[in-house]
Amino acid sequence: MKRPTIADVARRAGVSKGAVSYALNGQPGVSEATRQRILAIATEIGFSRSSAARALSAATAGAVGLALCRPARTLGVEPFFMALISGVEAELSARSYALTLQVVADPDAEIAVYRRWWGERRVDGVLVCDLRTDDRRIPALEQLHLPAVVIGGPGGTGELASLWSDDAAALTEAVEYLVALGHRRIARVAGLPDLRHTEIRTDAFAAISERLGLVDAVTVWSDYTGEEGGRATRRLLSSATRPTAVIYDNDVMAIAGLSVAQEMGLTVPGDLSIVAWDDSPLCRLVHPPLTALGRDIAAYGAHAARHLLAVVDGQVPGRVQDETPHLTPRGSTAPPRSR
Amino acid sequence: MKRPTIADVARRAGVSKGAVSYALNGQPGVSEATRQRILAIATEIGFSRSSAARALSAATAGAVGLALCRPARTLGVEPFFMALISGVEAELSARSYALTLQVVADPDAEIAVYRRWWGERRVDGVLVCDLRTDDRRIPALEQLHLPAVVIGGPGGTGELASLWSDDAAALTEAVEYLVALGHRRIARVAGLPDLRHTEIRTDAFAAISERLGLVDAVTVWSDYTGEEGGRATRRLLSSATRPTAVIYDNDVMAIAGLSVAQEMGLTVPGDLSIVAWDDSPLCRLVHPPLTALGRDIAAYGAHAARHLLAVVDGQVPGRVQDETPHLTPRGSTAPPRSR
DNA sequence: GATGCCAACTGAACCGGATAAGCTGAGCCA
DNA sequence: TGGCTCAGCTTATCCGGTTCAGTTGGCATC
Repeated sequence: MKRPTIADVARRAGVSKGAVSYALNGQPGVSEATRQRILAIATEIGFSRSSAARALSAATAGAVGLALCRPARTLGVEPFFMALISGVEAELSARSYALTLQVVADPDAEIAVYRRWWGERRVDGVLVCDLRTDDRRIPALEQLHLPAVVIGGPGGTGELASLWSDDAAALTEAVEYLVALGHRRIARVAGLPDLRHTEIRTDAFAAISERLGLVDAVTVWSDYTGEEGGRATRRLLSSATRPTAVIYDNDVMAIAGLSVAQEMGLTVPGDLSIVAWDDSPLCRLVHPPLTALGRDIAAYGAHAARHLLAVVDGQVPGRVQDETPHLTPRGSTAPPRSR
Repeated sequence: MKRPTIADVARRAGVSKGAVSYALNGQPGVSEATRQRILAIATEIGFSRSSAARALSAATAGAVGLALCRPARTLGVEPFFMALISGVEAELSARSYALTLQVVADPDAEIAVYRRWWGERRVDGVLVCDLRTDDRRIPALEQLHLPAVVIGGPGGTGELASLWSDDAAALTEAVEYLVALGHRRIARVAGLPDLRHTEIRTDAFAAISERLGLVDAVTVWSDYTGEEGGRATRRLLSSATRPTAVIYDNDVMAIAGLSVAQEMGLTVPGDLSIVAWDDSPLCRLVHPPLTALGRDIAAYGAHAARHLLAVVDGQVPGRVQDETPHLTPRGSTAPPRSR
């Protein structure tokens, strides 16, 4: 079961290896008739170019890397990453790039992976998720000169190319919507505090609360897990100044929050309105379906992949803005019941 | 920013490329003192071997492939794949293998991907998910002689190595548990009917129902999405012989079913008991938390990866059985309320 | 009919490792 | 002292592509 090489194609076609290479790459140097003949033979004997040999001489790996750094228990549950990956994938496979995935324990391990990937020439570039405040990965990547696109920001991405969405605007929209419904006591259950986008949302929440004079606006910290989200909700709903609306930083915590509210005998949206971040099918799964701040995550991933391939091609890196998440009102939000 | 090659290490160490190669690979041919010196220099200048060059001469890619073939809308939501991937990943990275991922539209596209991967020598082997009845991928893989481990079965895996779990036993356990609680009218909301494990569960459900004389046992078909799962539940609960317990083929459909039941004014578990397949954090997110048939999916993935690497190493492929899913009773199951 | 030119190809070097085969000098023994 | 062995290295070749510098032949041009 010997896999055919370019030499086999050349022999069958009665030409040199070089000619076959030109034909396959659409380069000038062979006549159209010869090109067609070579392509036909290549197809016939089931030839594909060895990615290794190609990588070796063309100095390109034909792959991009994605390292996921979240504790395994949150990784699985959130639909976010799977959606992102399928978007990235769609764009990459259309351009015949492979996606190399690695799950890492912490940012240092992630940096080590980048260093190894780059040293091994295993990837042509990487996508960086979960931007943190003062992210050690940024200077490390800059130092390596490894082409990269940071998914996150704005801010904190150094000289690297990045793709960001305006979470601040989205959060502001959600708060304004709740206030328009009549809510004054709005709480927020935030994700991991050292993530950059958590910080951005926190700042935006503080700003809009102050602007609208929401004195009871409060942010509590969580970690994206349903468990912690539920706990945070229980704490909020037990306080003296119980909020009438809660905004959650992801869908999983929002669903956990919904359960806790129902368990405590509160009706949603009568006693409590809920807004989830990261609209996903999960939000439509529960009853009432959750009002959510969402966007097309697969498209976001595809956009990031496209941007990365441009950077890999040596184009000027830039900070590109993606679609701003928008609010989809569903059954979990309503005017607060007057008490 | 030239990345160092083996020649750079050789020059610095004052030896030949060959000596460096022997030293790096732990092969005899250099003295221990020289080996240490070479390794120190390699570390110092941040050298790692080009995976491409290695692949080219060693005829090994150092990567395994995983093609995911599910409509994008179900892929993202189920925690199953993310958990599987992180398990696979953990095992692979411990052995310095990379994971190459591709999302495909249908089995034929998947076969094409396998063919390309193998032709390009991009992977040393593949993991095959979602085994179907009369799966076209099996003969295709056999014909390619591409090392593979099928995650699924038993049965229908041809001569390929496989890893399976005893879903029939697990389903039987769940039904027996419900019957022990006093249920007689048990329904099942199944996943995609052409998946092999759906078939296995359906057969097992029919067998145990007959053995226990459950005349109203019924299976309805769905597609793993919350939407369809909800629809199926609505249909079941509206029928004249309304079931008192429903077993769902995945967690997402079970959660959707729970919402539908609550929306229809039924209490869970009072009026309806619910059992989910694929225990995941989602099951503990909702209220009441769902009784579930689960197993350690990450461990399953790790096991599959280990098995695949053995196959890649030329060991005799085999059919290996993984842990049988076990029932974790939670709040969603109880004796049926007598009516 | 010599000249030039260009399209269409060939041959060989090269990418960065792995590895088989060859070489060298030290140590040992008769 | 010559011959043998063997550890410890070097040298050369190979893997399968890409690419650059030639080479060839056909045709237009003067």
